[in-house]
Amino acid sequence: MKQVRSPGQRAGLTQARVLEAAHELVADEGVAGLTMRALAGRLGVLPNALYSHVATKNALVDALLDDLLAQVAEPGADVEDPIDGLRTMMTSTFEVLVAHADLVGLYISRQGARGPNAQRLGEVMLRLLARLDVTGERAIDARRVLIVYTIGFAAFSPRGVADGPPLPAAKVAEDYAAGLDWLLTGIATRK
Amino acid sequence: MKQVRSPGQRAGLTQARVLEAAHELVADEGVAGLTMRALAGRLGVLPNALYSHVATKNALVDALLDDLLAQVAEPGADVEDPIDGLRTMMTSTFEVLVAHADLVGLYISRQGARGPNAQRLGEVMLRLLARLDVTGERAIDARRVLIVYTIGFAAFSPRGVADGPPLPAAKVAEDYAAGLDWLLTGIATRK
DNA sequence: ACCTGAACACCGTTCAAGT
DNA sequence: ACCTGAACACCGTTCAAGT
Repeated sequence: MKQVRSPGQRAGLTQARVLEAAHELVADEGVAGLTMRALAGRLGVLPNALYSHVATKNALVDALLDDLLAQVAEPGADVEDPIDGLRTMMTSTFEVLVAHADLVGLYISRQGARGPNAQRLGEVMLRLLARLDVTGERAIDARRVLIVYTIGFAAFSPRGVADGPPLPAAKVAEDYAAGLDWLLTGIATRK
Repeated sequence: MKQVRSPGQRAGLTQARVLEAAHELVADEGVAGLTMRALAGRLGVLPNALYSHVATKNALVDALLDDLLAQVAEPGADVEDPIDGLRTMMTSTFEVLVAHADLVGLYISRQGARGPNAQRLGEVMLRLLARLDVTGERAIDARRVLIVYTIGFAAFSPRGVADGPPLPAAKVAEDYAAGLDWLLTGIATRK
């Protein structure tokens, strides 16, 4: 890959530009198209130049996933019903993730790390759970159930888990909502 | 990779032997160690020889996953409480999958296909759901929720989704059981 | 500090040829 | 039909060197 810049001129890469190009690459070519070499090509740079800005490809995937979570709608602190707050938040998370389901699958397969956005959302969840009198270890457990359920559904959404033709997106969202209600009811009533 | 067989002597590979060696390889080296080349080496054969017995590596992973599901304990047809039957079955599925969590992650990341064992278990689930008067499309939906929940939890189990040190396995199983109860209660009461 | 040049140590898969 | 030999078209990552 020859570069078109005149010699000595810097590419001027930055971590933000690398992440931005990576998002575009995944959008254009799918997660299978996300290779360090393709990403470098898109940035007009040799593959190894990326390692001045990201530690590894895995770290890059973690960062991409956490970036997505910045789009999740948080309920306002003044929401009346904490169950509604949790439902809103988890549904928003599901919608954001389901739009990038292949990336989520890659993330799961690596037992992805948790970034700053994930951490922030996790704290909002704990506050809402506390208002349901679910605290301490029980709150941690309930949160884990909600997160695993949401991420799992998003990862599976493109083809579903049953036989037959691909599922319509609306159907998947409906099923997700039904299961979410069951979980929230169970959590709230400490069954 | 030189072969030790005398020339002209066949390796005598079969699909079953390839799958068996693949299971051993994953057990010994983890899912990252599952490469066509390593698998061939273990069988005393060149990498491309495998393609006489498996179509692609993805097909091999699908077959490995479905093999695992052969170990799932089905409730007897005479089980009194269908909820107990579902709980037993899903918990057994969870336990089998959690013992091979990395393989499950790989499966999810590829939107894995469904094999014969998965299909058989799915039919047992529908029969149990029917005894709860959950039939038709509602049954398909409930089943999908249960399966996604179970597989998702198994895939995430090694490190968990919250911060801090790795979770003890007993803790994960406990959380899984709690969420499963919420889901089953919700399904049975058609909330 | 940031990037190039070159290489290392791998991958999955295909194809022609032998038996 | 099953396997070898050889290759194709890739990967992620490292290291030394230039600026």
